[in-house]
Amino acid sequence: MQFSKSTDYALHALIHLGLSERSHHVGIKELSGSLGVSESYLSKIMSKLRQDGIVRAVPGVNGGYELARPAEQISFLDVIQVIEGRQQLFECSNSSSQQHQLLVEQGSAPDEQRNLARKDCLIEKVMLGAEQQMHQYMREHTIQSVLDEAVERRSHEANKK
Amino acid sequence: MQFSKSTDYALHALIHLGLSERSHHVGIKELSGSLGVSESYLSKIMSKLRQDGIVRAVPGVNGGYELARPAEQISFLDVIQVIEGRQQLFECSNSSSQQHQLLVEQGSAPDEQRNLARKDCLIEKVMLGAEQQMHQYMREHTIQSVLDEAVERRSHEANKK
DNA sequence: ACTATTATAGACATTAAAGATCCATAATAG
DNA sequence: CTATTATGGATCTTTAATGTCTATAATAGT
Ligand code: SF4
Ligand code: SF4
Repeated sequence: MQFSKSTDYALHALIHLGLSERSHHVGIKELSGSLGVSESYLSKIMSKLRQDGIVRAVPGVNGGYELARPAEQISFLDVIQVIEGRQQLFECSNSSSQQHQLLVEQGSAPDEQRNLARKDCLIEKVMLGAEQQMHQYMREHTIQSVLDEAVERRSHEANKK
Repeated sequence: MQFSKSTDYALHALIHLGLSERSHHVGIKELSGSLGVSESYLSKIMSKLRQDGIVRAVPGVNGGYELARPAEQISFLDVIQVIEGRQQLFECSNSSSQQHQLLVEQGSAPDEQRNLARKDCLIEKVMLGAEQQMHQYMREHTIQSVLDEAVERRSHEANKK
């Protein structure tokens, strides 16, 4: 299991946009050149980002892309979810196995609520919990926070001299 | 991005083993029947788990699988890493792009150490941090902890009556 | 030593997803 | 009106996951 290259591209592209002035449009040519990816492929990714309201796009002369909102409001989680989708990392298939009986419907309790199914599965609970941890961290880190860190590091370097 | 079905199978199989008495061997037939997966495929997965020291296997009559160590010493992270591999979730490709220059070698500092490369990348830092969060959570949850929780829940159900 | 049983490993086939390209179309600035 | 730029659909390639089959090796029980 790995993040797709598209996620890689998307993040780099957004950082590039974050460096450009607001309301200045960056064309696909510049982006693709900067990242070393084909225009064709990258434009698909940018298109996705637009559909999800991460960037704005304007066609025509001097057109291109810009961030749709301030970089501090674009979290890593936002980006990952656009590209990788929003399904859970863990989704079981065999919800009819004996295991299932054991871990979900637990010892029988058929009277009241049936059809709890997946909601109460102990395996899913762990896997989902783990995913949430990762999400939380990604929610706290934005395009801007990376940019800031870069600046900070740069001045740190300068001090050394 | 999703966990593979193999991870699903592995977890279920280990829970099955965790329920069986220690030093009692569970054959692939029983496992595959219980999970609703083909013997062929499941045996591949079990084989991997054996190679990584999660389970023990003995061939021959009355042979089969058993946990290689106590269930409380088998964490979800252990299992996931056996099946999904140990590469990082995020591994960038284009480490030659302009972006790279900016985020890693930061403003130039060519004198002393070159070749720091990926180690100091701010994007990787975020992505790796997020992954670590997930790992930590998975490290804290074991096959046994799920089994315990199941028992606990069962007694809880009983109390209700 | 023999036999039935069970796991193992390699080869192979199938399916699904990611990665990538091409082209016809639509929108926009000038 | 035109050159420019993004968009969406179709399509191809590559890669990884999934799944099956078979021959081999190891073991317990006789
Ligand atoms: S809901 Fe839980 S127990 Fe049931 S099949 Fe899915 S993972 Fe297994
Ligand atoms: S090391 Fe960082 S900046 Fe360089 S290519 Fe990888 S992700 Fe991008």
